[in-house]
Amino acid sequence: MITDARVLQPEFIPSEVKHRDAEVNTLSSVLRPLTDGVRADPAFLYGPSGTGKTCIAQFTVERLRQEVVDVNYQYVNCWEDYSRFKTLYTILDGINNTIDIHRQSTPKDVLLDRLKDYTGPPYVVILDEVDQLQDKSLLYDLYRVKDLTMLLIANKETEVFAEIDDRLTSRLTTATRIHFDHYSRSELTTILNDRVQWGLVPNIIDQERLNLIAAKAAGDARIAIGILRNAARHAHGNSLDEIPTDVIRDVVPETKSEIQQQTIDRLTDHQQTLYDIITDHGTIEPQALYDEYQERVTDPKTKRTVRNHLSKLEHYNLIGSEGNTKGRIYRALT
DNA sequence: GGTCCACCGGAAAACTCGGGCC
DNA sequence: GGCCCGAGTTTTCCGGTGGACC
Repeated sequence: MITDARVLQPEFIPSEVKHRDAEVNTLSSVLRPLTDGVRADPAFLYGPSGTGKTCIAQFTVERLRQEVVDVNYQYVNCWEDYSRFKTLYTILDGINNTIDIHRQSTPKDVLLDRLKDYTGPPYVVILDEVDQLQDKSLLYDLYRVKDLTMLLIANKETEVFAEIDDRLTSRLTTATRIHFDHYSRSELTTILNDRVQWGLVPNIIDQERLNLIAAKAAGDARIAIGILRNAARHAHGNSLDEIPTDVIRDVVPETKSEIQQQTIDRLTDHQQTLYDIITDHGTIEPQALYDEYQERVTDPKTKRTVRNHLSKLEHYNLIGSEGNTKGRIYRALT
Protein backbone atom coordinates (compact mmCIF):
# COMPACT_ATOMS: atom_id res chain seq x y z
CA MET A 1 0.00 0.00 0.00
CA ILE A 2 2.79 2.44 0.91
CA THR A 3 5.33 2.64 -1.91
CA ASP A 4 7.47 5.44 -0.51
CA ALA A 5 7.07 6.21 3.20
CA ARG A 6 9.45 9.19 3.01
CA VAL A 7 6.91 11.41 1.25
CA LEU A 8 4.51 10.97 4.18
CA GLN A 9 7.06 12.20 6.69
CA PRO A 10 6.80 15.79 7.98
CA GLU A 11 10.44 16.58 7.11
CA PHE A 12 10.06 15.57 3.43
CA ILE A 13 10.95 18.38 1.01
CA PRO A 14 9.10 17.88 -2.31
CA SER A 15 10.74 18.59 -5.66
CA GLU A 16 7.92 21.00 -6.45
CA VAL A 17 5.67 22.95 -4.11
CA LYS A 18 2.03 23.84 -4.55
CA HIS A 19 0.11 27.01 -3.64
CA ARG A 20 3.14 28.91 -2.41
CA ASP A 21 4.33 30.45 -5.69
CA ALA A 22 4.17 34.00 -4.39
CA GLU A 23 6.12 33.12 -1.25
CA VAL A 24 8.73 31.15 -3.21
CA ASN A 25 9.13 34.01 -5.71
CA THR A 26 9.51 36.60 -2.96
CA LEU A 27 12.09 34.51 -1.13
CA SER A 28 13.94 33.78 -4.38
CA SER A 29 14.20 37.53 -5.06
CA VAL A 30 15.52 38.11 -1.56
CA LEU A 31 18.18 35.46 -2.14
CA ARG A 32 19.10 36.67 -5.63
CA PRO A 33 22.28 38.54 -4.53
CA LEU A 34 23.71 35.13 -3.62
CA THR A 35 23.92 34.31 -7.33
CA ASP A 36 26.54 37.07 -7.57
CA GLY A 37 28.38 35.71 -4.56
CA VAL A 38 27.06 38.52 -2.36
CA ARG A 39 25.18 37.91 0.85
CA ALA A 40 21.45 38.65 0.90
CA ASP A 41 19.44 40.66 3.39
CA PRO A 42 17.64 38.67 6.08
CA ALA A 43 14.12 37.42 5.41
CA PHE A 44 11.48 36.73 8.01
CA LEU A 45 8.93 33.99 7.36
CA TYR A 46 5.99 33.92 9.75
CA GLY A 47 2.57 32.33 10.07
CA PRO A 48 0.75 29.52 11.90
CA SER A 49 2.05 25.94 12.21
CA GLY A 50 1.70 23.68 9.19
CA THR A 51 1.60 26.47 6.61
CA GLY A 52 4.81 25.47 4.86
CA LYS A 53 7.32 28.03 6.19
CA THR A 54 10.14 25.58 6.87
CA CYS A 55 9.42 23.59 3.74
CA ILE A 56 9.48 26.69 1.52
CA ALA A 57 12.68 28.00 3.09
CA GLN A 58 14.49 24.70 2.58
CA PHE A 59 12.99 24.18 -0.86
CA THR A 60 14.04 27.63 -2.10
CA VAL A 61 17.59 27.35 -0.78
CA GLU A 62 17.96 23.84 -2.20
CA ARG A 63 16.71 25.00 -5.60
CA LEU A 64 19.14 27.88 -5.55
CA ARG A 65 22.01 25.54 -4.78
CA GLN A 66 21.03 23.09 -7.51
CA GLU A 67 20.44 25.64 -10.21
CA VAL A 68 23.05 28.26 -9.92
CA VAL A 69 25.42 28.85 -7.14
CA ASP A 70 27.94 27.56 -4.74
CA VAL A 71 26.15 28.22 -1.45
CA ASN A 72 26.57 26.60 1.92
CA TYR A 73 23.49 26.23 4.05
CA GLN A 74 22.49 25.00 7.46
CA TYR A 75 19.12 24.43 9.10
CA VAL A 76 18.93 25.20 12.83
CA ASN A 77 15.89 24.32 14.91
CA CYS A 78 16.05 26.87 17.73
CA TRP A 79 13.61 24.80 19.77
CA GLU A 80 16.31 22.15 20.16
CA ASP A 81 19.32 24.45 19.87
CA TYR A 82 17.93 27.29 21.96
CA SER A 83 21.09 28.36 23.75
CA ARG A 84 23.62 30.70 22.22
CA PHE A 85 26.26 27.98 22.35
CA LYS A 86 24.15 25.27 20.71
CA THR A 87 22.98 27.60 17.93
CA LEU A 88 26.51 28.74 17.14
CA TYR A 89 27.75 25.16 17.31
CA THR A 90 25.16 23.95 14.80
CA ILE A 91 25.91 26.87 12.47
CA LEU A 92 29.63 26.09 12.59
CA ASP A 93 28.82 22.43 12.04
CA GLY A 94 27.24 23.41 8.73
CA ILE A 95 30.66 24.52 7.48
CA ASN A 96 32.51 21.63 9.15
CA ASN A 97 34.22 23.88 11.63
CA THR A 98 33.52 22.13 14.93
CA ILE A 99 36.24 19.48 14.99
CA ASP A 100 38.13 20.84 18.00
CA ILE A 101 35.17 22.48 19.74
CA HIS A 102 34.14 20.93 23.02
CA ARG A 103 30.58 21.37 24.15
CA GLN A 104 31.55 21.95 27.77
CA SER A 105 34.84 23.76 27.68
CA THR A 106 34.98 25.98 24.60
CA PRO A 107 33.95 29.59 25.31
CA LYS A 108 31.03 30.94 23.28
CA ASP A 109 33.18 33.82 22.05
CA VAL A 110 35.51 31.37 20.34
CA LEU A 111 32.60 30.02 18.33
CA LEU A 112 31.52 33.47 17.21
CA ASP A 113 35.09 34.48 16.35
CA ARG A 114 35.47 31.38 14.26
CA LEU A 115 32.26 32.16 12.41
CA LYS A 116 33.47 35.72 11.78
CA ASP A 117 36.67 34.30 10.29
CA TYR A 118 34.69 32.20 7.82
CA THR A 119 35.90 32.63 4.27
CA GLY A 120 34.00 30.59 1.76
CA PRO A 121 30.95 30.75 -0.45
CA PRO A 122 27.88 32.64 0.87
CA TYR A 123 26.38 30.86 3.84
CA VAL A 124 22.61 30.70 4.35
CA VAL A 125 21.39 29.87 7.84
CA ILE A 126 17.74 28.97 8.39
CA LEU A 127 16.79 29.70 12.01
CA ASP A 128 13.52 27.86 12.54
CA GLU A 129 11.36 28.66 15.60
CA VAL A 130 13.64 31.63 16.17
CA ASP A 131 11.31 32.92 18.90
CA GLN A 132 12.66 30.07 21.07
CA LEU A 133 16.18 31.51 21.04
CA GLN A 134 17.19 32.24 24.63
CA ASP A 135 19.52 35.09 23.75
CA LYS A 136 18.11 37.17 20.90
CA SER A 137 21.26 39.31 20.79
CA LEU A 138 22.80 36.41 18.90
CA LEU A 139 20.77 37.59 15.89
CA TYR A 140 22.64 40.88 16.01
CA ASP A 141 25.98 39.06 16.12
CA LEU A 142 24.98 36.82 13.23
CA TYR A 143 23.81 39.82 11.26
CA ARG A 144 27.33 41.23 11.52
CA VAL A 145 28.99 38.08 10.18
CA LYS A 146 30.23 38.72 6.68
CA ASP A 147 28.77 36.43 3.99
CA LEU A 148 26.06 35.06 6.29
CA THR A 149 22.42 35.27 5.21
CA MET A 150 19.71 34.66 7.80
CA LEU A 151 16.27 33.24 7.12
CA LEU A 152 14.22 33.61 10.28
CA ILE A 153 11.10 31.53 10.86
CA ALA A 154 8.52 31.96 13.62
CA ASN A 155 4.79 31.64 14.24
CA LYS A 156 4.22 35.25 15.22
CA GLU A 157 6.10 38.33 14.12
CA THR A 158 5.65 39.99 17.50
CA GLU A 159 7.18 37.08 19.43
CA VAL A 160 10.52 37.76 17.79
CA PHE A 161 10.58 41.53 17.42
CA ALA A 162 9.25 42.25 20.90
CA GLU A 163 12.38 40.81 22.49
CA ILE A 164 15.19 42.10 20.31
CA ASP A 165 17.03 45.30 21.02
CA ASP A 166 16.97 48.52 19.01
CA ARG A 167 20.24 47.85 17.17
CA LEU A 168 18.81 44.78 15.49
CA THR A 169 15.25 46.06 15.19
CA SER A 170 16.48 48.96 13.07
CA ARG A 171 18.29 46.54 10.78
CA LEU A 172 15.51 43.98 10.61
CA THR A 173 12.91 46.56 9.70
CA THR A 174 14.35 46.32 6.19
CA ALA A 175 14.12 42.52 6.23
CA THR A 176 11.59 41.12 3.83
CA ARG A 177 8.63 39.73 5.75
CA ILE A 178 6.80 36.84 4.15
CA HIS A 179 3.49 35.95 5.72
CA PHE A 180 2.10 32.43 5.44
CA ASP A 181 -1.64 31.86 5.80
CA HIS A 182 -3.43 28.62 6.54
CA TYR A 183 -4.01 26.48 3.44
CA SER A 184 -7.54 26.40 2.12
CA ARG A 185 -9.32 23.07 2.00
CA SER A 186 -8.86 22.71 -1.76
CA GLU A 187 -5.16 23.62 -1.50
CA LEU A 188 -4.65 20.94 1.13
CA THR A 189 -6.46 18.43 -1.06
CA THR A 190 -4.03 19.12 -3.93
CA ILE A 191 -1.06 18.73 -1.60
CA LEU A 192 -2.47 15.41 -0.37
CA ASN A 193 -3.07 14.31 -3.98
CA ASP A 194 0.64 14.73 -4.68
CA ARG A 195 1.63 12.74 -1.61
CA VAL A 196 -0.78 9.96 -2.61
CA GLN A 197 0.74 9.85 -6.10
CA TRP A 198 4.30 9.81 -4.84
CA GLY A 199 3.93 7.51 -1.86
CA LEU A 200 0.89 5.23 -2.13
CA VAL A 201 -0.36 2.63 -4.60
CA PRO A 202 -2.99 3.97 -7.07
CA ASN A 203 -6.71 4.09 -6.30
CA ILE A 204 -6.57 3.47 -2.58
CA ILE A 205 -8.19 6.76 -1.70
CA ASP A 206 -10.62 8.90 -3.66
CA GLN A 207 -11.09 12.66 -3.88
CA GLU A 208 -13.96 12.73 -1.42
CA ARG A 209 -11.87 11.12 1.31
CA LEU A 210 -8.95 13.45 0.63
CA ASN A 211 -11.41 16.33 1.06
CA LEU A 212 -12.43 14.82 4.39
CA ILE A 213 -8.79 14.72 5.55
CA ALA A 214 -8.31 18.33 4.41
CA ALA A 215 -11.41 19.37 6.35
CA LYS A 216 -10.20 17.62 9.51
CA ALA A 217 -6.76 19.26 9.25
CA ALA A 218 -8.21 22.79 9.38
CA GLY A 219 -5.56 24.40 7.16
CA ASP A 220 -2.56 22.62 8.73
CA ALA A 221 -0.58 20.63 6.16
CA ARG A 222 1.41 18.81 8.84
CA ILE A 223 -1.81 17.44 10.37
CA ALA A 224 -3.26 16.60 6.95
CA ILE A 225 -0.21 14.58 5.92
CA GLY A 226 -0.12 12.97 9.37
CA ILE A 227 -3.75 11.85 9.05
CA LEU A 228 -3.02 10.42 5.59
CA ARG A 229 0.06 8.60 6.91
CA ASN A 230 -1.73 7.09 9.90
CA ALA A 231 -4.78 6.14 7.85
CA ALA A 232 -2.57 4.40 5.25
CA ARG A 233 -0.68 2.53 7.98
CA HIS A 234 -3.92 1.50 9.64
CA ALA A 235 -5.42 0.25 6.38
CA HIS A 236 -2.20 -1.58 5.53
CA GLY A 237 -2.11 -3.18 8.98
CA ASN A 238 -5.66 -4.47 8.49
CA SER A 239 -4.93 -5.72 4.96
CA LEU A 240 -7.49 -3.38 3.40
CA ASP A 241 -7.42 -2.56 -0.33
CA GLU A 242 -8.31 1.08 0.25
CA ILE A 243 -8.48 3.68 2.99
CA PRO A 244 -12.09 3.79 4.24
CA THR A 245 -13.78 6.88 5.67
CA ASP A 246 -14.18 5.42 9.15
CA VAL A 247 -10.43 4.76 9.36
CA ILE A 248 -9.77 8.41 8.49
CA ARG A 249 -12.19 9.53 11.20
CA ASP A 250 -10.59 7.13 13.69
CA VAL A 251 -7.03 8.35 13.18
CA VAL A 252 -7.79 12.10 13.42
CA PRO A 253 -7.60 12.36 17.24
CA GLU A 254 -4.68 9.93 17.28
CA THR A 255 -2.75 12.08 14.79
CA LYS A 256 -3.44 15.31 16.64
CA SER A 257 -2.38 13.83 19.98
CA GLU A 258 0.65 12.26 18.29
CA ILE A 259 1.84 15.72 17.23
CA GLN A 260 1.25 17.06 20.74
CA GLN A 261 2.99 14.02 22.24
CA GLN A 262 6.13 14.87 20.24
CA THR A 263 6.26 18.14 22.18
CA ILE A 264 5.55 16.47 25.52
CA ASP A 265 8.31 13.92 24.95
CA ARG A 266 10.83 16.75 24.80
CA LEU A 267 9.97 17.89 28.33
CA THR A 268 12.12 17.15 31.38
CA ASP A 269 10.69 14.89 34.12
CA HIS A 270 9.78 17.89 36.28
CA GLN A 271 8.05 19.66 33.38
CA GLN A 272 6.14 16.45 32.55
CA THR A 273 4.98 16.13 36.16
CA LEU A 274 3.67 19.71 36.13
CA TYR A 275 1.96 19.08 32.80
CA ASP A 276 0.37 15.86 34.16
CA ILE A 277 -0.95 17.62 37.27
CA ILE A 278 -2.54 20.41 35.23
CA THR A 279 -4.02 17.91 32.77
CA ASP A 280 -5.40 15.78 35.62
CA HIS A 281 -7.10 18.77 37.26
CA GLY A 282 -8.18 20.71 34.19
CA THR A 283 -7.64 23.96 36.06
CA ILE A 284 -5.53 24.51 39.17
CA GLU A 285 -4.24 27.36 41.32
CA PRO A 286 -0.49 27.98 41.70
CA GLN A 287 -0.20 26.93 45.37
CA ALA A 288 -2.25 23.75 44.90
CA LEU A 289 -0.16 22.95 41.84
CA TYR A 290 3.08 23.40 43.73
CA ASP A 291 1.82 21.34 46.70
CA GLU A 292 0.91 18.41 44.47
CA TYR A 293 4.16 18.75 42.52
CA GLN A 294 6.08 18.41 45.81
CA GLU A 295 4.13 15.25 46.61
CA ARG A 296 4.74 13.64 43.23
CA VAL A 297 8.50 14.16 42.87
CA THR A 298 11.33 13.13 45.18
CA ASP A 299 13.52 16.20 44.60
CA PRO A 300 11.17 19.17 44.07
CA LYS A 301 12.63 22.37 42.62
CA THR A 302 11.88 25.80 44.05
CA LYS A 303 8.80 27.79 43.16
CA ARG A 304 10.86 30.08 40.96
CA THR A 305 12.15 27.17 38.88
CA VAL A 306 8.63 25.78 38.66
CA ARG A 307 7.47 29.16 37.35
CA ASN A 308 10.13 28.95 34.67
CA HIS A 309 8.95 25.47 33.72
CA LEU A 310 5.33 26.65 33.60
CA SER A 311 6.12 29.57 31.36
CA LYS A 312 7.93 27.15 29.06
CA LEU A 313 4.90 24.83 28.97
CA GLU A 314 2.73 27.82 28.18
CA HIS A 315 5.07 28.91 25.42
CA TYR A 316 4.82 25.42 23.90
CA ASN A 317 0.99 25.76 23.92
CA LEU A 318 0.68 22.75 26.21
CA ILE A 319 -1.06 24.68 28.98
CA GLY A 320 -2.77 28.03 29.36
CA SER A 321 -3.13 30.50 32.19
CA GLU A 322 -5.57 33.18 33.26
CA GLY A 323 -5.02 36.13 35.54
CA ASN A 324 -1.75 37.84 36.29
CA THR A 325 -1.29 37.86 40.05
CA LYS A 326 -3.37 36.60 42.92
CA GLY A 327 -6.17 35.08 40.88
CA ARG A 328 -3.84 33.11 38.65
CA ILE A 329 -5.17 29.83 37.24
CA TYR A 330 -3.32 27.30 35.11
CA ARG A 331 -5.41 25.21 32.78
CA ALA A 332 -5.00 22.27 30.44
CA LEU A 333 -5.52 23.01 26.77
CA THR A 334 -6.91 19.67 25.71
C1' DG B 1 -6.73 55.07 50.27
C1' DG B 2 -3.67 52.00 52.84
C1' DT B 3 -2.07 47.49 53.90
C1' DC B 4 -1.47 42.69 53.25
C1' DC B 5 -0.77 38.80 50.53
C1' DA B 6 0.05 35.79 46.55
C1' DC B 7 2.09 35.69 42.42
C1' DC B 8 5.08 36.92 38.44
C1' DG B 9 9.41 37.52 36.26
C1' DG B 10 14.18 39.92 35.78
C1' DA B 11 18.89 39.83 37.40
C1' DA B 12 22.60 37.95 39.57
C1' DA B 13 24.74 34.52 42.37
C1' DA B 14 25.42 29.71 43.35
C1' DC B 15 25.64 25.17 41.98
C1' DT B 16 26.44 21.12 38.85
C1' DC B 17 28.60 18.84 35.27
C1' DG B 18 31.97 17.69 31.87
C1' DG B 19 36.33 18.33 29.51
C1' DG B 20 41.19 20.02 29.33
C1' DC B 21 45.53 20.49 31.43
C1' DC B 22 49.35 19.60 34.46
C1' DG C 1 43.84 13.08 40.92
C1' DG C 2 43.22 17.83 41.52
C1' DC C 3 42.46 22.18 39.64
C1' DC C 4 40.51 25.31 36.32
C1' DC C 5 37.23 26.82 33.00
C1' DG C 6 32.86 27.40 30.76
C1' DA C 7 27.95 26.18 29.83
C1' DG C 8 23.68 25.15 31.63
C1' DT C 9 20.51 24.90 35.46
C1' DT C 10 18.71 26.27 39.78
C1' DT C 11 18.24 29.30 43.60
C1' DT C 12 17.99 33.68 45.89
C1' DC C 13 16.67 38.24 46.02
C1' DC C 14 13.64 41.71 44.99
C1' DG C 15 10.56 45.02 42.63
C1' DG C 16 6.13 45.24 40.45
C1' DT C 17 1.21 44.03 40.06
C1' DG C 18 -3.44 43.24 41.34
C1' DG C 19 -7.11 41.30 44.32
C1' DA C 20 -9.00 41.17 49.12
C1' DC C 21 -9.84 43.31 53.23
C1' DC C 22 -10.25 47.08 56.55
